[in-house]
Amino acid sequence: MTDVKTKAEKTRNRLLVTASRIFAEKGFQMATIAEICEQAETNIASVNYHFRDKETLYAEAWRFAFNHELLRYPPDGNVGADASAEERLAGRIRALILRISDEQSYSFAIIHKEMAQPTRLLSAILEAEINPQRLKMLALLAECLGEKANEQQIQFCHASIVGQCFHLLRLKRMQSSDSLSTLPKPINDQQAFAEHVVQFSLAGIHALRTQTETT
Amino acid sequence: MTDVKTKAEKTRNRLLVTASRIFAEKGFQMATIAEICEQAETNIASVNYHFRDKETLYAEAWRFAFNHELLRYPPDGNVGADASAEERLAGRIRALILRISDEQSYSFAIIHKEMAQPTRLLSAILEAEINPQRLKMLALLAECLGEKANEQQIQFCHASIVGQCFHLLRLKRMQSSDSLSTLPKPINDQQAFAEHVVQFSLAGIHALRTQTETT
Amino acid sequence: MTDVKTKAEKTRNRLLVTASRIFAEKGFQMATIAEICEQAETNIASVNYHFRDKETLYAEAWRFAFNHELLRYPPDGNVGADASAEERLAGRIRALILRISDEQSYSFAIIHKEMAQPTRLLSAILEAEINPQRLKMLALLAECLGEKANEQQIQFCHASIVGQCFHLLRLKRMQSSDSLSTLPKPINDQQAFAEHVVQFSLAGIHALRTQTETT
Amino acid sequence: MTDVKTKAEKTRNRLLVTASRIFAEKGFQMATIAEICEQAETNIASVNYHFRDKETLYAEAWRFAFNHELLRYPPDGNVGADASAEERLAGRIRALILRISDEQSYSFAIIHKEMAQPTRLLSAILEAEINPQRLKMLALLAECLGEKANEQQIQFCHASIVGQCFHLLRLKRMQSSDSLSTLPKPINDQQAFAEHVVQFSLAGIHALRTQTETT
DNA sequence: AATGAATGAGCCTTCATTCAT
DNA sequence: GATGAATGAAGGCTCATTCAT
Repeated sequence: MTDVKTKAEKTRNRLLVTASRIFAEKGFQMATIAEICEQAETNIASVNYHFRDKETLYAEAWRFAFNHELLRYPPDGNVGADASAEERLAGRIRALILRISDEQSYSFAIIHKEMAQPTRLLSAILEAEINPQRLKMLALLAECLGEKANEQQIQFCHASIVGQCFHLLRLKRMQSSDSLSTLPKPINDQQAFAEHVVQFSLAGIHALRTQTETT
Repeated sequence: MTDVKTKAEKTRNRLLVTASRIFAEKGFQMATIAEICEQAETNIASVNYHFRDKETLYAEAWRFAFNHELLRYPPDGNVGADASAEERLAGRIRALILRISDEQSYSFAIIHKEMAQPTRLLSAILEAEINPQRLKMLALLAECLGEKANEQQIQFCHASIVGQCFHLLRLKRMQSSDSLSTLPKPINDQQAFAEHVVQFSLAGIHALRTQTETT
Repeated sequence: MTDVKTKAEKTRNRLLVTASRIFAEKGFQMATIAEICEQAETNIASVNYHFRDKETLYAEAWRFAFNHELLRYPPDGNVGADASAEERLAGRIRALILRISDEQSYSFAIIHKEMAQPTRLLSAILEAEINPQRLKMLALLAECLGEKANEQQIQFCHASIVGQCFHLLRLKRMQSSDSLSTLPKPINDQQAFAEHVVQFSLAGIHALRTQTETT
Repeated sequence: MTDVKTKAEKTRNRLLVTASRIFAEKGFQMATIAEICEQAETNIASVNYHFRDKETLYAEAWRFAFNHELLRYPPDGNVGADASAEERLAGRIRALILRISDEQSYSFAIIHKEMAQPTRLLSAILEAEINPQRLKMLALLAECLGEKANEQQIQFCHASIVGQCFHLLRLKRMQSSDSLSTLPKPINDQQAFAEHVVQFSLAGIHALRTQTETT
């Protein structure tokens, strides 16, 4: 019953799957409707028929990919609310890194491109979907940093953590292009990197908390 | 007297200045030579005459911007070789962040775009110019982490530091677009952020060193 | 009923017909796709849609013209295999001249231009289509020249015959341009010229055969 | 004294030499002023300075090459006026073929291209320079064919002879391009081909004369 | 409903020619 | 006189979108 789909719905779905992959690989500008339709095995007019235009397909494809990935990688890293703030923070960091490092996690590859070159097509969607997670992490950081921490410190720590996680996308991309001998070695062990970021960040947070409280 | 430039050099220079700015704003694909020439107050065919094609202009404009910025922000942050490893590392971090946060530092904006969407036009140049700095920072990190640190730890720490610095570009860009109320507050105090990254990172490094040496 | 063609095929056909004519008149370089599309009563992008690019259109247009002409002028001149070698050779010469002198025989006009200025676009096609006819004429010449004829004599005779035939293209073109009074008079009677070439060439072949056999 | 040339005259001469070669190789359209000036080791404005425009350079370069070649290959083939008509005709054929087959005989390569694709730039010049030679050959043919020959026969024989000679240009060009195995073998022995054309043509002429006189 | 065909705007590039020393 | 720089027109190609079944 759940799989009863009309031919049109199947086509629409193939377009979403293909589009999210190609947009992640090439970005909004470089991806062409022709290529997407070809790989989705439908005709070139399908995009306009099912999604009105390229921009709408872009937005829908991102949301499609994002929601699918959300099921595989719960943002809290399956750490219960009863765990300590640091453990819950670590859970979120691990979940974020694993999701980003997933080869088929197209939504973050698209976010990465958007942040380098916003198209104003995803800004609203991005905020609506991403901001809640950001607020949760800020709350955790506030807890970890202690009551004396000010707003700027929290923001800065958030930037430090997210910055480390997103850097993985850059490395992933650089090692996929013709990696010359002197390029940074690929990070193959995603788990190890996740633990590193957790340890590195918690140490930073501790240092800030100590400094703040003793001042 | 020092500014004695031929007419051709002036035109060529105007093109380089304008191109680096527009490429930084829009990326290689979206930037049109028509727009660049218009803002450089010359005609479209100038690009072909002075640089042969758009790609060559792109490469030259990046190098032009990069070298200019190198003068304003020495990579070592003006910290002498006699300073401690941590001080020299801190100097490099500060220099990197200040350079990145400079509104007119176009080379890093272009790098940011390249990393999100490589065009294969800068790969060789990027490596040639960026890799030396990377190697120096790796050496400093090896020193800070102690003899017992392994290669992976050094690479991970480097990723953590560079990731934090580059995140500034994302924030800079996001706040320049129509910032909705709930978006992360802009980081106005670049100096403060630089100090944060220094402190945060040194704490992470210390924690890793302690852990490594006591294991 | 036999002419049931889709709308697309009609457009494609109009492009082929128009292109072969214009390429014959102006050559590959001078012909513009704008002009071709205008005369074919379609828009410029049609060439890209139906043929990908100008070069492919060129190749396809030549083949289109060549095959059409092949139906009108069978290479053997409708001389049966039971006729004597000289009669079959004469048949081929007549067929070649009539085909060349046909005002709407665009394929040979294009060949003529290609031979004066090869574009490397038709080299493969030309050889594939033209060479078989050449081999057949060489075989006939070998027969006419007798067993004692050597390879060089056969090649030379072939050059003599083909050279005469192709000269018609030059004359045709020269008389179509503003023919000044002193220019060679146009050859209006194609039939007569065909008979002349037959007679002239057979006499040459006989002379060579006699000389060879009496030496 | 004769070699006293100003710098300007030398440049002008280099342009003529280079232009005739490049025009012969690439034709009027494909040859670019930039390439000619580069190989002539002068600046790109030279052509307009010395020759007003590309077309004038074309005409002058052809005349320059033609006159130079005229000295090396006298049209009568150094056969005196006291020789028989057939000997004088043979002399002209031999001279024509040797001149055409000279690798550095650019004027005929240009004529070849012009005949395939007239540019209306050389028509006047061509006629003025070529027509006299044509008239002389027609006179010789009239003599060889006898008094009973009509105008058409003379014209046809002229076409047969010239057609054979010019075919050499086609063969020369085809063997210079990537000659595939099945292409006609290059004619290396120019002398032998000249003798062939002489013999072949005289046989044709004799046959026509005999036929005419016995009819 | 769904698709192959058609379309027009925009871009990069080339190149002969002209300008201004 | 002679040259490097500049210019404008034109061509081929790409691509999202729309048309017409």
